[in-house]
Amino acid sequence: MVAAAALAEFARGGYHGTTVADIARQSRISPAYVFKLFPRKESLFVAGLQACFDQILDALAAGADAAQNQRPDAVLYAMGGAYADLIRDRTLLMLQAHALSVADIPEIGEALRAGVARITNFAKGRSGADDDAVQRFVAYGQLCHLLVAAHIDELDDAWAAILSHGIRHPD
Amino acid sequence: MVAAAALAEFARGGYHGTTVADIARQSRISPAYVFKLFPRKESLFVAGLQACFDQILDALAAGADAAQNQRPDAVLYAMGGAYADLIRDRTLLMLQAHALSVADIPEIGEALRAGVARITNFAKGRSGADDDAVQRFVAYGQLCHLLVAAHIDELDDAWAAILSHGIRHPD
DNA sequence: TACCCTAGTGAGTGTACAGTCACTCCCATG
DNA sequence: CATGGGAGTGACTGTACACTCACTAGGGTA
Repeated sequence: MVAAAALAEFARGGYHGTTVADIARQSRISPAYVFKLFPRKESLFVAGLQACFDQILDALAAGADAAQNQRPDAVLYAMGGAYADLIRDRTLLMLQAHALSVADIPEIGEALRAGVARITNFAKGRSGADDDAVQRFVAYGQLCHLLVAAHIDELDDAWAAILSHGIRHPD
Repeated sequence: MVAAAALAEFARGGYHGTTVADIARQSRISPAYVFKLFPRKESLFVAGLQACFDQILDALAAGADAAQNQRPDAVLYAMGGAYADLIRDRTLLMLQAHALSVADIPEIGEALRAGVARITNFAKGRSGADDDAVQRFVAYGQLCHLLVAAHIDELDDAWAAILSHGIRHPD
């Protein structure tokens, strides 16, 4: 599926650093046919980003299921753990980082906001936590992006330990 | 100064979306001369990023000065306010977002980690706050990046209000 | 057979960009 | 005057990329 290839390739190279030909190659079709399926490069990126948020939502739901009937904070905590596991391989996380950096392309900004909205609404609705807890949930998710994208979680320095505390990293 | 131009231009277009010619134009010198001053495009980006962190550190210091002799959390809070004011114009913030997305380019990842280290160490040392408070400080800073870069802080929806609560946005 | 439709491609076009190089201009010093 | 060197550039090269277009192969249906 082309959207999956777009997800993987854009996650590696970013929007400007990935060519349509890269995605065509991974999808085993010609660049020309990619443009038959998606009118512009942006549409391709958006398709990848939507697939990314689909996977995230699935993981959050699975995490919440595992903490059924617990108190709101516990459900949120379980979701956080599921998310931390999910982004172990950096793909979904890097795509979000790239999306943020090209959020000024209208179509992409729109898709990014829609994804964040889905996550926020789901976290709030499914856990029943109060607004502050949901905000903190998202804030620490963003911290996680910084740590993993910049490989800070692999460092041993004191400052890195402060930032990474309580956040697992792939071993 | 070329580093200032690099900061401004890379903040607008990102690493791959900005040409050396753009920066040359804004610096009022020829592209050829840019390459006399900086051997590679990456070096230019790094110079801009360092200038960015210099400005941030200055702002944090000014914020901390304004809260002299107060308790650690108050100092940290004042720094947060100073930071929120500083990134009103999106430039410094967007450059960080772009840097994160190309952190896999070794020279850039290095510079980004160095900048985050400076901020973390300064926040910790100057406020005297405990590790958890410093981690939270950085996490909410990252949330701030998401909100501003994706224009979420300008939205009126309920989910956007949850995420933006307590974070001022330019009016 | 004649027709059409879906899935797909090869070969290109025009443009834009990182990086190079030989060169000029001008000023300071002996 | 000569000469050396810092500041700066015009013109170029090779490559890479988004996007287009005319085309084919093959299967289903009348």
